[in-house]
Amino acid sequence: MDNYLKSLNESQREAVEIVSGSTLVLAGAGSGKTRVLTYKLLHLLVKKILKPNEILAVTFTNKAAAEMKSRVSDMLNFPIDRMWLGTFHSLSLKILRKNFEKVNLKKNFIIIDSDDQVKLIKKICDRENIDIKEISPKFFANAIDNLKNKGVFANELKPNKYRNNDEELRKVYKIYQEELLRINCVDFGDLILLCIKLFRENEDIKKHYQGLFRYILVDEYQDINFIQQKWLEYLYQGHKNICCVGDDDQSIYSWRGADVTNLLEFKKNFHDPNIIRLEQNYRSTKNILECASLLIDKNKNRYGKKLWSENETGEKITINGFWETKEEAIYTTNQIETLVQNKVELSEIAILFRVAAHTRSFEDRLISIGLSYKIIGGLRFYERKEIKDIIAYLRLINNISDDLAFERVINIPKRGIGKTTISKINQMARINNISMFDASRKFIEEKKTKVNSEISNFILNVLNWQKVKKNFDHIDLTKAVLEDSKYIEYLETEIENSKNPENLSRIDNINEFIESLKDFENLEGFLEHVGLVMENIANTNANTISLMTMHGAKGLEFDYVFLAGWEEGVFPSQRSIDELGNKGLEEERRLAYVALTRARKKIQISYVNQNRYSFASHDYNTPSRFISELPKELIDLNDSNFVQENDFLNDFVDNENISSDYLTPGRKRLLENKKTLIDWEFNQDMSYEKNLSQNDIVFHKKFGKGTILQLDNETAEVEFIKYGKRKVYLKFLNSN
DNA sequence: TTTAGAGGTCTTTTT
DNA sequence: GACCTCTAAA
Repeated sequence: MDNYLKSLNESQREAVEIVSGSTLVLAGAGSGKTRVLTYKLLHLLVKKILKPNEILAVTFTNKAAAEMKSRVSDMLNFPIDRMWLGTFHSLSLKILRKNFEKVNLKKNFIIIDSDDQVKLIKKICDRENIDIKEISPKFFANAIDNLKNKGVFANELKPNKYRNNDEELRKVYKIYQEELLRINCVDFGDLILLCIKLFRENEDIKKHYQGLFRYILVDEYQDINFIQQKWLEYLYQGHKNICCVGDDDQSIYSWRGADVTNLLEFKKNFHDPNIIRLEQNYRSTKNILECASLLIDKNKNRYGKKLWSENETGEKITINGFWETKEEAIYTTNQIETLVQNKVELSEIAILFRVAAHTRSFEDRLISIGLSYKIIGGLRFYERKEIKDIIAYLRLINNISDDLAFERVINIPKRGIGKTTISKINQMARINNISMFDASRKFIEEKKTKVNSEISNFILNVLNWQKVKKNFDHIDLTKAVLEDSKYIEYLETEIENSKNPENLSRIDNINEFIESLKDFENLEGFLEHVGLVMENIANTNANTISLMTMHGAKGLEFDYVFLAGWEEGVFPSQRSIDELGNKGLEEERRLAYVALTRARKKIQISYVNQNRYSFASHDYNTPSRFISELPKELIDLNDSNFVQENDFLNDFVDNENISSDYLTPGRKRLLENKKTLIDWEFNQDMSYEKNLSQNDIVFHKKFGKGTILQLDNETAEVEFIKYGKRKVYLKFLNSN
């Protein structure tokens, strides 16, 4: 057990063994940061320096917290449930749950997500006659979030004539907070802000927590914002022991209020710190490290450090330029297949994107060749419409004054209760200062109509479910809700009426949802989890390729990393540069640094410069400037013309014989259905000379899905695939 | 009064 | 492509 210290290098060990005072560990990418953190926790516990509940350990994501917890308890061989380990938000929630009445909340308050935030703000705008076309609800939501990150309470917001829409903002912020209290909800920002309020106004509570936490450990310190820093400072004042770990070069969340100056000015905030640098990289090849270091060196605003490695030199970074989005996906996934043939584990392969939406073409492709993948981030499970619907039912049952939940489900499935009725109920609630649920009970007393009897039914159902909740567990309750509300039947007809294949998984999602309920003791526990955990619940450790944003990849590592979409405007993001100028560009560059340093063995970068398909339009971009910032001698660059001339799209189709035993079932299917490309020299009048079958590919002038093509005696719906110099490919979707 | 369908607008990154 | 709002039909 004591061997753990021996497996550390000198500076790592130093970081682990300092157990009092304040410490800042500047940990370069791949320098064993996680190791230091877990060993430090282990050290504190094994040496019996502290009891688990005397340690406060803050991580950036729930996932990181869970991982750290399981690592430490595995090494210790017993669970460490009593340690305060979690994100700022989850730890704050834990504190608020104990002291809810001090901040005017009721016991079962709930956290709303950004969706509900916007909905609530929209309602406020409607009522206050603020034109949402002029000032979007999102603007207010963002502004309020930013204010909360800066620690500004609604009643403290001073007029500022230089701020956009200042008057409206002050009004909306104030009403928004009142509304949240009324429906017994908090938003993400409130979690931390209300803790600050709690500490500020209650000396005894502050003293209690200050006394409790003898040691504070903070991960990803470079991404901490103002209010989180204040939160830490409050708790630090007790025993004045803190250890923060971070890397200024990996600060990529400034848009969320993260402020590197916290890290740069560590000395100001925490007394007499030790500063330890971890500069030996254990992760990447020398080449990768060199590329990443040279790139980040272009940034002016940084501590600066020299990462070094004893690893092998490794391969060059390969960079491929493409004509078109689909090519990028096809080429990349072909590369992955080759890796798989060479027995690389799928879990060692990742494709990273700047924009979550760009995963789509890769997904399509991975599905068709049958390689399993997972999307980390993206559309989160709990954000799916059907899941949110059910959760809204459960929320309403749990907290009858949750108007947002009420409004969401009152007419889903459709009960003929429309906008007008709802706004009447809303008005009634406001006049009488009651919840919309209670208002609707009052509302139906007035007269008997068809709509009213539907409302009455709904009310009876909810009341009945509340009884069910008392006598049965949350799983039975959910099943009862699904059945009584006829939600499943509603879903089925919805699915039937829609052509979107994604809908097919909706019923599965519901089943998965019910399955996931089993992880929780009761409804309250579940709802708390939903509010806090924004990550995908499925996708555990299965051996699959990982697709995610570069932000999402922070803290992870893979042998093989593919970086897609390195185009000006996409990456670095145009918007980021427009909004924040050079500061924005530097943050994008840090993001590139994070992305590059995820890889252990090999990096392949790709860009699409002629035809990036996004938002249903085709964009023309130049390759990312970051590509030109990489050292020429360490990269292999094939620009889009090269790839174009070598037309691997044809190559791929013709080139089936090479496939080995590693042919996946999906790829087999693909080969069976393969389309024949026709080398089509089209005429001026766009006529064609061949009899076409569904497997043929033909030409038509108008591109895009849904194009109807008249062929001899038949019509066909076709999809644009590729427009080359001489050839145009279309795929048959259906014909009759 | 509700609903379906048309037409317009918006898209970075996440606790 | 998804979501929202508006409009016309039921």
